Amino acid sequence: MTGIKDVAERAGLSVATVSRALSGKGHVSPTSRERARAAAAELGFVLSYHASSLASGRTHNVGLVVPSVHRWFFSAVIEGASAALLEAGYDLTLYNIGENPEHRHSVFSDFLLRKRVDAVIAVSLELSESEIQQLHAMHRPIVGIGGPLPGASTIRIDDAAIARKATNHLLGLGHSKIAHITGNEAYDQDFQLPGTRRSGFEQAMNDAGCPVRPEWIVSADFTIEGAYAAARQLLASAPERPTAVFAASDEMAIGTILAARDFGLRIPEDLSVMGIDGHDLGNVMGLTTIDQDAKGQGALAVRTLLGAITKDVALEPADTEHPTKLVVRTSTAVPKVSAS
Amino acid sequence: MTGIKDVAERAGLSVATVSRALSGKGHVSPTSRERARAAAAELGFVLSYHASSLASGRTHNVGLVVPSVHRWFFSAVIEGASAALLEAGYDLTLYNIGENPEHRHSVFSDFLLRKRVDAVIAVSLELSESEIQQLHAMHRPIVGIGGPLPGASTIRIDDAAIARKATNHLLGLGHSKIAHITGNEAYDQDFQLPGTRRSGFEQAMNDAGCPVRPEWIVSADFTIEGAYAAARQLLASAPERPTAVFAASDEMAIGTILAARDFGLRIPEDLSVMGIDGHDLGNVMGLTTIDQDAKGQGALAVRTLLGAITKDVALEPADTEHPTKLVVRTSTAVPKVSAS
DNA sequence: CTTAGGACTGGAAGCGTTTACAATTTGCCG
DNA sequence: CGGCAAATTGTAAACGCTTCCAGTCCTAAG
Repeated sequence: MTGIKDVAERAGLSVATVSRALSGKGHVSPTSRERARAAAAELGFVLSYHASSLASGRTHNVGLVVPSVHRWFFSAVIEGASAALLEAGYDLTLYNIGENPEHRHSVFSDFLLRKRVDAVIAVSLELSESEIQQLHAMHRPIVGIGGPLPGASTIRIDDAAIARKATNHLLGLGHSKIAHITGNEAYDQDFQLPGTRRSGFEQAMNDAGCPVRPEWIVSADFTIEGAYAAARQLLASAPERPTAVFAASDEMAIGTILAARDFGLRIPEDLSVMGIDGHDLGNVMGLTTIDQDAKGQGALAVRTLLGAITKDVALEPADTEHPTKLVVRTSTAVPKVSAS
Repeated sequence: MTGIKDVAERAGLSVATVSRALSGKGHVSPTSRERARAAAAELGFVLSYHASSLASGRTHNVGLVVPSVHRWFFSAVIEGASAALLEAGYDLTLYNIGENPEHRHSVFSDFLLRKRVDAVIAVSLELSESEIQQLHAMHRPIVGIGGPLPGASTIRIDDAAIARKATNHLLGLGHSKIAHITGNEAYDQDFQLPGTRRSGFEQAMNDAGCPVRPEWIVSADFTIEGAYAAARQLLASAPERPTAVFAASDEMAIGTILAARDFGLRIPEDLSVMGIDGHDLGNVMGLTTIDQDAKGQGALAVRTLLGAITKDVALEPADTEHPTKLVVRTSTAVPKVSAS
């Protein structure tokens, strides 16, 4: 294995100079820099970040903790973060919590403590006190995406406002009989997110003087499958059917559309459906939604973190609100029968 | 930061003994082992794998290279691998190639060379000669999932046989007018996979004496959206409509179902559809498919790799065929009109 | 009662970088 | 032309572990 020593020898420089040349830190004459680079290239040499990290403390590696890798939002964040990190020459260590509590525990009590990462991005995790402590015990910058994370910077969307906006879109079309598909307590590793969106919905309904019917609020696990089942129940059992459904996520909206089709309901003639996210399938399904640019959130988290790392300043806990955009497609329309 | 030294001091042992105790290698008396463990626990000490790796060469980290993080198959592999690695105390570094050629290049020419990983899993990548060389230049065990990878071990399914099996399922139901949605050359970072599945399809058709109509073979990019568009075209333009569609992946099958619905076609009465994968949405969509246990493939790759790593033996290039299973749901049925 | 052979342990030499620190050179000012 | 600061370079000491080597002790065979 060629090391920096070989490069130094070949370039006729000291190891120290080569190190400086390659890392771009400190003063190096252009000549030396070029010679070092050339020698490295000829030898196919690449710095070992393991060794670098021992000596410098910088690992060139960011940890990304996600509850799952299947749900659209998480994949999108991973994609955004991954690209931004690649760009910056940083590695991405993925900690997929999953549903196994032991795995979850070991991530926080072992994996993250190994001084292996320069920073951590935690996505949509409802963390316990001790988990938060363990995070902070790393003494590394942390960014939370998708909800509050005590003591850390966060990137988030204004869930309440968005839910209101979505609900108002439906109300504006003339709907008053609106159902809501919210998150599922049991399954939820998420923040208060489902609750917040739900209150936004209720508030908008109240503001419009529309009654919120408890039987029209059903919960699911944020997956297409889960919402499909929930929506079937909603559409089957209700003595009266809503004319519109606002789902707390696009995946749940899609599940709802699938369920509606099973009942022979046409979208949007018989039922308007909308979600929140900006899911890739939105186009195909003609789904009206509020796009939250998850990829962008991942990239922004990386930029924030990298900024703090390279400047070597502690990251000031700050809340950044990410912009969202109402995207109207064909799944929402004026209700056919406007009777109440 | 507490180091192994502090633990040694606290346990009244030498650094060497603590190291042996914590890593489980070499001879340590039960008493010492216990004392070391206790001291480490009290101090909340966790070994730094960076340092370990410098000294021992083992990084406790596996690289996973994927073309994308959105397609179902890749997420599933990531999930399987991630869980297996977590279990074993290994970190997972994710290299998401994406569609940016520069990113792709830097993954192979920089990232993987940093002596950062003990092993690599490459998923469904059609690698160039030089990329393969760079992989091997790492001198680390490699497992390829989803297709051949010269010089490395692979885990794969028998694509040709599966395609035949799928086609035969449709033929067996009485279909003869079968269309096929295959992969898209341009978009394809995959192995010959689409081609292989397509030949399997054609072979089964030929064996059954059914003509393969070129206009009934359309290609898409393996996504729901892509297949949706392709299927719309297929179903709209053909002078005569097929009675069944065999898609090369579940996502493409789902796209086909969505397109069919747009045309008012009932599944399976008017059109039978099947795919390959075992996608989570299979249930909701009632999709007949051939389940290929992607998660299991990810986990198996990890086990294979970890076996080689811990035994410190070179990984013998071997092809492991992963089992698959025909899952019949409601998207396939006897054709309504059995005329030819 | 010897003695060979394990089991256990600690000392110390790295592993491949970074980074003070110190030394040398260079550039620019008055 | 003297002098000071900045630029450039090299030497060597870490960084936090693992592991080779030797030494000590204990056990069981001869």
